Amino acid sequence: MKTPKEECMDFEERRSLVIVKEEPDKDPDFVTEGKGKKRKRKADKTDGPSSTSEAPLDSSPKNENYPILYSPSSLPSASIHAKSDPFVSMGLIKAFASDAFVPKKKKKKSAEEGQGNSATVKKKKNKDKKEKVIKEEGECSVSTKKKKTKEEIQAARALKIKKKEEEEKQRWRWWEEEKYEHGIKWKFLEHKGPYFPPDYQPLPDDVKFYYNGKAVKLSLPAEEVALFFAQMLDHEYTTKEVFRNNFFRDWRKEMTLEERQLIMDLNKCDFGELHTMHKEKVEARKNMSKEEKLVNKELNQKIVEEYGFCVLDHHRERIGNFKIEPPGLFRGRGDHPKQGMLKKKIRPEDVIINCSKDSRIPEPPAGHRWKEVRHDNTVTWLASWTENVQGSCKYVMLNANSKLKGEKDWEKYEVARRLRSCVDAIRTQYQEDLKSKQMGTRQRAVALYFIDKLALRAGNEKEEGETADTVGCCSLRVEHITLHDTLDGQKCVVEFDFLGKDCIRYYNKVPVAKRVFKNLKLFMENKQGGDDLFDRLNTQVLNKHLSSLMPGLTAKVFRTYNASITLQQQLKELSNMKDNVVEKLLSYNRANRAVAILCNHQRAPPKTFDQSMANLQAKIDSRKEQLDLAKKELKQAKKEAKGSSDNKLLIVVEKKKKAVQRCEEQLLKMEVQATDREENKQIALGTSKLNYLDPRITVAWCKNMEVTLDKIYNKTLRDKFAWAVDMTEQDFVF
DNA sequence: ACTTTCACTTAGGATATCTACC
DNA sequence: GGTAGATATCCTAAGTGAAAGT
Repeated sequence: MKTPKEECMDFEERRSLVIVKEEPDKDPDFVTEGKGKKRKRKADKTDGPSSTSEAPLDSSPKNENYPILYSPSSLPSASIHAKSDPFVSMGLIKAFASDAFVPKKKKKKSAEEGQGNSATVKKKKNKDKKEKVIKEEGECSVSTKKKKTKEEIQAARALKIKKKEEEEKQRWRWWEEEKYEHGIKWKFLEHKGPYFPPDYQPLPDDVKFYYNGKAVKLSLPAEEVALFFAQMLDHEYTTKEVFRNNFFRDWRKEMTLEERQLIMDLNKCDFGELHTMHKEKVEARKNMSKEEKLVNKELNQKIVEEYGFCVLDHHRERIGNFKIEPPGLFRGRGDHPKQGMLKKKIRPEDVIINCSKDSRIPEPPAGHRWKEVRHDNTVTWLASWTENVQGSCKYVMLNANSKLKGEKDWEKYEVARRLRSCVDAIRTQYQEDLKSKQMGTRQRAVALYFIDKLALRAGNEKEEGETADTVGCCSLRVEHITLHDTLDGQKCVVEFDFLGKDCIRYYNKVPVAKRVFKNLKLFMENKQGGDDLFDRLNTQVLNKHLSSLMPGLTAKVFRTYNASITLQQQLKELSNMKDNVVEKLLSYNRANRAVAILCNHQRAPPKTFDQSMANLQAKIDSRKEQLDLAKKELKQAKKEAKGSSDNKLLIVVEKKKKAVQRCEEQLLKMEVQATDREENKQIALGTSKLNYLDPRITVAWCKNMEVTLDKIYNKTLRDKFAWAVDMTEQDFVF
């Protein structure tokens, strides 16, 4: 196998060896008008550079690696939304994500095995599983419960195993079945329709709203909306001008004529009593007795039981979001122009039901009817409605552990794996395209370079004024990047600073290939900050090109591919069979973290972070003292036992030895935990685990490292990835 | 060719629940 | 048994990308 460095050289060589072919002088891109006009505020488009020849560009730096990773020690440490607080600069570490692994061709059991013998295979598998379960149980019960009697432990264990078995039996092993013809999602679908939230309960008489100091009894609709606002008073939202204005405008629409004439100024409104009432309610909920909580839980269970499942092709499947979204105030992220607007109550008359013709059609709530009942088996949703704030459609769909979602997920990773086999050629091509005479092609090449190297999102156009101002790759504007010929000793550095999805800030300084750098300069010539960086490119153009390179290839596949290949590569690099479980898990988390950073998955640092970190440190310190003490005691005991053959003394020595060992283990565990937590302060690992990392990599790693899967995947994740858990062998390679 | 619509994935924060510890 | 902190689940907003409409 090649070393990473050799890999890198290969890539460089491949690129420099490519013969530069001059394109014919025709350039259709220069003739046609630029891209669509959704973004209106853009200044007049400057024409791209003329097709006069460019000085040849030097070859790029030798350490051109894909994708870029950060070392754990140089994590960003500033607030994630705020623009004012720049991140500390991030150090780069080398990573080689291209061809470090050679895939072994492995046939899918499911497809090849006939129905007949798959039964025997299944049996064997179940037996294997049973043994594994017993092993796991044995391991964890030793460390946790000690007080219970042996019988109790046994009984609990047996029950758990039985439950697992039961579940396993119930599981629909859809991945062993034949797929439907293209476009058909199901043949039979039956459900009870969505669950509607309870109606609004009017305020008690002693809770009053005041306007200008005077108590005002509001009409029911106005009161309900007032309460939405009152409930949020502790939230920052309610101080924002846009939020307040939007709320007030929509609230007034719900008022009666008299109310509207009276209530003219939000600042004169006093929601204090409503707010207090709400807080008391929350408090009361928290302080409910165990019994009350149990009753509540059972009530919820009942709702889930009734509305939370559907029948899809003979199998009972969990629905993901069977509850209609309750009315409230719209909470957009970041500077959303529509924040605070009233999200209206959804009535059955707004809801479209989708199910089988020959199923029991869901009953609308008494006195109501559905907007429509249709029977479309080319889609996966069970119900839908149009939401009033953005005018977009909302869907009721299945849970992630369902066949419909699972199959799609599996497919997603298979597409990403296919990219693996042609990514080299694609990279070679876009490196070549950087020199193209056509402006559009060059822009496409640079965008692709960013998408591949930095895992940027595609960046569809958005309608201006409808959403917060966020961008992705294709929608980057000149103001979002700064070019540095040299920065901190590095050449051709691009400084990115923009708000991406969910208004999460992307801030990064990246050395790029010289050709890329030169092109960027060119793209920015004669443009204002607000102009599109890629004025001849959009996601449709880009994806059309990508799909011509490989069927199914789109911009987002690169994110999946680079995330998964990075995990695999980092796991290989970081984990060590000789480590103990705790250390292995730290390695996994670090690999996971490298991906999260690559994909810019951030989170707000937990509010209690500093405190809990200090607490942990205190615990570590006290444990250290304990260890010292234990060591001293051991020494003493040894001294006493020396020369003596008194059994008692020897036993004491053994005991003390054990104590020291235990102390050391606990200390290590805590120290590892502290490291892990510190590195994770504002990184969210969950998103990549859930959406970007091929679960088979993790399953195989667990098998190789002899780590039980539940250390990494919780129950939900194990269910979601049941297909991968079932089919993945130790030697799986992404 | 451009715009709009539709269906579906991806995302972070809020809330509920669990667990380890006193 | 009460509590803080960790973890899981819920919630729904905000993306992607293909197809349909014009």
